[in-house]
Amino acid sequence: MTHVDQPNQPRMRADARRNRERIISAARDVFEAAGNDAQMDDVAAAAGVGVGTVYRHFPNKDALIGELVRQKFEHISRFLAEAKAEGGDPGEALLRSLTRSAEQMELDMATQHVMSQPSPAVWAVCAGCVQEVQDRSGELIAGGIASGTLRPDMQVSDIRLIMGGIASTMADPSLRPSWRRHLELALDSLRAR
Amino acid sequence: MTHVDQPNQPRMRADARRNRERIISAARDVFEAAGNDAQMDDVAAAAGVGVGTVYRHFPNKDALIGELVRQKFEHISRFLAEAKAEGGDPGEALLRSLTRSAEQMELDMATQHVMSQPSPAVWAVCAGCVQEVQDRSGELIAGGIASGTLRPDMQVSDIRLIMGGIASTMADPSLRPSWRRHLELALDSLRAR
DNA sequence: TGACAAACGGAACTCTACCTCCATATCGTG
DNA sequence: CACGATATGGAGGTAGAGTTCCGTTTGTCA
Repeated sequence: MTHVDQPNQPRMRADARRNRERIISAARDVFEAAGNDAQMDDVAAAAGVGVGTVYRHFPNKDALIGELVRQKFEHISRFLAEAKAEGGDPGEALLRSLTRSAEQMELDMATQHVMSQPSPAVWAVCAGCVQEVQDRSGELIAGGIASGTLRPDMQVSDIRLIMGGIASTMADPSLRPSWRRHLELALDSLRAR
Repeated sequence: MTHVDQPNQPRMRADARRNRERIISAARDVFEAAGNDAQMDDVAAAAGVGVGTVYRHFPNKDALIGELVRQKFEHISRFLAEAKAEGGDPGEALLRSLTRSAEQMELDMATQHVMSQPSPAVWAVCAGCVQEVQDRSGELIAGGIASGTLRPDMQVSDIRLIMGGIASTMADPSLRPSWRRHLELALDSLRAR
């Protein structure tokens, strides 16, 4: 019943694949502008397809939102991997990747809006990616504590608190311009004293 | 047209005043349980009144939410005043009042849910209280910087960032138990190094 | 190119939640 | 106590948003 283009699964028709991408891209635009209560009809219109087509690719609104969130976690996971590959102190690498994740958030506000009130159905779509992010950051944290860059009591779960906070700042139009300041404060709180 | 019990305004009937309090109290319960999409009918039921009565006291949903938010800012403002009155270092007083505000948030999660997606109409109800909070905290910040307790570049606007972050942690059921940890991190980021 | 399956479009259905309306009940005062 | 003003209750109007359905179009493969 899933419409995702998986290996060892009948390949989607060319137009279907094209439309799927258009819908995801349109969803980003529309959710960015209207937040969580953007409408499926608007997504369809922005993608230049009918509503029926949107529902052919995503069984319901949560599934569409879930796909956006999933791609976001893929990004974060990649930033962690890149920062680590660049070498240097693991703690600094972690803080660098958090900065990049925040910069990515700014470009993809759609997902932030959507994540500020996530439904269980949304999380279900991307449990795997979340786990990967946690594993990768755990490794960097351990290294950063050992080298004295990060506060000795730092935990993996701190990241979610911090980044959730940044997200909430970005989600509020009046606070959004201050997000770098918020990040500065947050990163300072993770550094060893 | 307002139904608030103001001085120099015809006094509300006794039953009306009683119901108004019941409605506000019920709204807190219902919004706490169901978040932003709690329904007016549920509020009415919880208050033991008809929907019509709710609408007699608050012209629409935003007005009801606005009243909750307004009362929340009154609390915060009082915490600031109390912390200051207790004396000691102004910076410590500020951090103490932030802790109390967070503790108050936990008791009144309704407002947090509601503030995570505030509509302009809601903010309009309580512009005055916000200003008062800003003035009072500005004073404590200046003192705390002077005494070397707070980071030298701290600004009034930092508080909104920090507390918004804590609120977003509390609003997410899976993160909520960690709110004290988040507060600890946040307060550390405000202290001078 | 012809035929079949896959994909599409969008009108219409349905469900939900805010809000209105007005007949009835209650309060407060002379 | 009686009477006018105020307040109440809750059924139903209304509007908006998610989803379905099916006749039509388009891609793919032999």
